[in-house]
Amino acid sequence: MGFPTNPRSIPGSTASGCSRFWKVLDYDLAATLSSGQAFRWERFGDQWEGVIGENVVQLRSSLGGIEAGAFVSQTDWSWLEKYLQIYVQLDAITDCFPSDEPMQQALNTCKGLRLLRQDLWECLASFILSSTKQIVQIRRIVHRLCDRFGKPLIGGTIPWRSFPSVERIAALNEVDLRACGMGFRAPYLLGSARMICNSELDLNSVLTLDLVSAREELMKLPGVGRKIADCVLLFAGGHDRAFPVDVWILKALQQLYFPRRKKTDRQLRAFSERHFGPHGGFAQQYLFHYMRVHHPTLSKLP
DNA sequence: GTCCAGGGATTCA
DNA sequence: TGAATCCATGGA
Repeated sequence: MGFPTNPRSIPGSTASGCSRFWKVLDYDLAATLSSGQAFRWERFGDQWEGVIGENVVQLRSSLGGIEAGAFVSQTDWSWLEKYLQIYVQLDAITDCFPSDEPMQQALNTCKGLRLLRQDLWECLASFILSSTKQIVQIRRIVHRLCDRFGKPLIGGTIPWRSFPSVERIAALNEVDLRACGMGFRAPYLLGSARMICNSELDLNSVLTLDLVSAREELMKLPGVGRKIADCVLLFAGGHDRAFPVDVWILKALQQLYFPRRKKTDRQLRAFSERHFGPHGGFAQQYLFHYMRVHHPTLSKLP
């Protein structure tokens, strides 16, 4: 298999620890890693490099599957299998999508798009930083945050650092955080980190709650409203029904489903809850990615 | 220089 | 309940 020694790998950057191959037929790595659900993946040629926990990971799509390389020897790859959700039967999920024209169009043009299962704190913190920011800007802020306050990691094409722990962030001050360029989001991130560290909210127990209770709990954190809570529950909590409604999705729903009749945001939210079914979050990600990639200008219309 | 970005909190009617 | 406004920052 030879991912670590493959000549197509970037010279001097190949994972020297170990590698692994999974046979997966319908997994679009590029779409999944670049679709705005995670913010730290970098593309180098035909491979992707990023950090999961404290492991620097290289990923590549190869014939009929995914190759992974790590710089630290691994005996158990379950952490990566979980992150990538490799064993999820994608067709069983997309078969549940509504059969309407816009949904099928999004499905057909984004085949293999998956949902990741991210670390809860990293996902929460990243999306607190996401409000009224373009994805490229969110990536930059997260990068600076890790660069300044994360722990240095072994391996990689660039000097990777871990995502700073909730304790590390809670121990900082607003000036430290604003220096990362996050502006008015700094007190939100700091306040949320401190609430969690002070046990005013048990982040891990949120994962044991049903969707409505978990959402309600997360929204107690400063800077976390319905949209960010739903992103966290979808991308880190495994709540497939969570349907984050942002400006892109509002425009997508209005233009794709109700092109002739103006709907209020409230009406569109209600529609999203009843129309997309038990895996609505998956459907949402398909619509989001479809709009971003295939209709980047359409989304800017009033 | 202007507009806008994977929003949330606050205010006011 | 809902509309308006403010919040920093930087890319397009």
